[in-house]
Amino acid sequence: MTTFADLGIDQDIVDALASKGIVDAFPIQEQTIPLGLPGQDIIGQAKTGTGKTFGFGIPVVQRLGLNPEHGVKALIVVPTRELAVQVYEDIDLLTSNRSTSVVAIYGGKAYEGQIDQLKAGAQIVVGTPGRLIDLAGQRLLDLSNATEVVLDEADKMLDLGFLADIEKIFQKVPAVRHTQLFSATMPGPIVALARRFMSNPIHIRASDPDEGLTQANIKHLVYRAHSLDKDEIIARILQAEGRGKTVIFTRTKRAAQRLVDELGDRGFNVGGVHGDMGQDQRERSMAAFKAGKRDVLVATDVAARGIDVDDVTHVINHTIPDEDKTYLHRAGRTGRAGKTGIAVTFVDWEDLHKWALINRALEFGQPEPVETYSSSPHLFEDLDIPAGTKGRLVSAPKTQSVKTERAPRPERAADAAAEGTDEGGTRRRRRRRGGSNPVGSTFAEGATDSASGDSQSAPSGDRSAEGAGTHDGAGKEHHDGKPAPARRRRRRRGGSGGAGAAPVVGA
DNA sequence: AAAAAAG
Repeated sequence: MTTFADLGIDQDIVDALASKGIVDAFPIQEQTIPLGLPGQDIIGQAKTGTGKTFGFGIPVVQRLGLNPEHGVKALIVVPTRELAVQVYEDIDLLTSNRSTSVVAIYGGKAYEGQIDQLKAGAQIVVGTPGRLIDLAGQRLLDLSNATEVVLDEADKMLDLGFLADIEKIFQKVPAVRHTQLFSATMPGPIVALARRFMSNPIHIRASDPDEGLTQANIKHLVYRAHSLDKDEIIARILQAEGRGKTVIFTRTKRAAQRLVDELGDRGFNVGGVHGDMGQDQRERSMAAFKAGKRDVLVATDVAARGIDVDDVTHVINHTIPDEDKTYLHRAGRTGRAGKTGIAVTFVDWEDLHKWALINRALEFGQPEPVETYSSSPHLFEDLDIPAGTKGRLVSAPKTQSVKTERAPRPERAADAAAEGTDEGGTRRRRRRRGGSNPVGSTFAEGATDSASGDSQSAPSGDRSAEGAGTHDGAGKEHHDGKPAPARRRRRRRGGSGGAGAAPVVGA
């Protein structure tokens, strides 16, 4: 396997990566880095969780040189604030052995710190469009020397919601520059549009086009569900054997908050991320999830793209997304860096056409979602939900049993104490009954850590551990603090049942 | 139509 050292990368960067155990290069990195280093414009496309960030980040850092002059030389634009934080951390790692400094510029935060870092001469800016334009308009951010430009999640950045901002930003950077666009999804029309901002770009696809876009190591399970049942079913899934971290996606901010409260009431170690939360809360919640202090994250599509968390074993689509691209990005929060994952999707009756669309676009070839549990014990087989509770609509797991199973209690108690709030269910319960949801105030995250603490989970890391395509399935311990399941039953029984009953697609 | 992104 190709290592980073083989790719013409400066030794200090190779060392920085090695310090996190990152040695082997993924295919997208192998293909784009040698082109990016000499300044070739690139449209880089590779599946979720296969290392795109370093694919563009390493050339950016290296091309600035060991001791770049003060002032912004590189701009990386991303669609969400949390992704800005994450990419900032990745780039910061790459620069750890050189004088280059990086700053994250995004909304919801005080201006002061960001402006200070710009004034101190930061050379690489990672940011979201709104705040970037804001600061540029105030002459606090000078992009006129930013000869390195990257759009991460490029198809999203060129979407209608962002395109006007992106055009503004491109007007502020030099006409002669090195431009890189990366995403797992790059529809033809977007590629055509993208060329307007690039010169003679080469389109790199890191995988066989015939292979489709979905990750082979993600198993897709699709069920028709009645909305009233979903809380129960999700509660059951959260008790599946071998479950590590789990991300649950909802369609709306309100639905996300409701589910955070509901699952919290049921005793799960859950946090949320959505746009109605305060930015500090969002970041604490993400950090707690990344660090393993929480093992369930309920999110809107703000977390659908790019977010890289180790050991996410399950993604649950509480509501099926409208677009195939969104489905693919959501599911891609699991099965990263060669690991396996499960994506469970609930399809409401009126949303069956959406599943048909996604099914077709992603070439799943799945006939029809199976009805959940009234008729389908398959749900429980496929998800390894412990025997004895199978097929029965059980009430919520009691707080006690879940707590002993999951995160060590002392830690939680300590967190709550440190925060000086009553983290317990009382506030949530009251609020839920009351119907109104003053969101943002319901979480009590670990008080100690901030977003950029040591919660950094070796971005795209782990790759050294396993060869491409190997499945770590039953052999691996996914949990922090959770006792290894004594009984590990067959993962998969007799394939997938009978005609049409198989909710399985993919690997 | 929702979510995201400036405040």
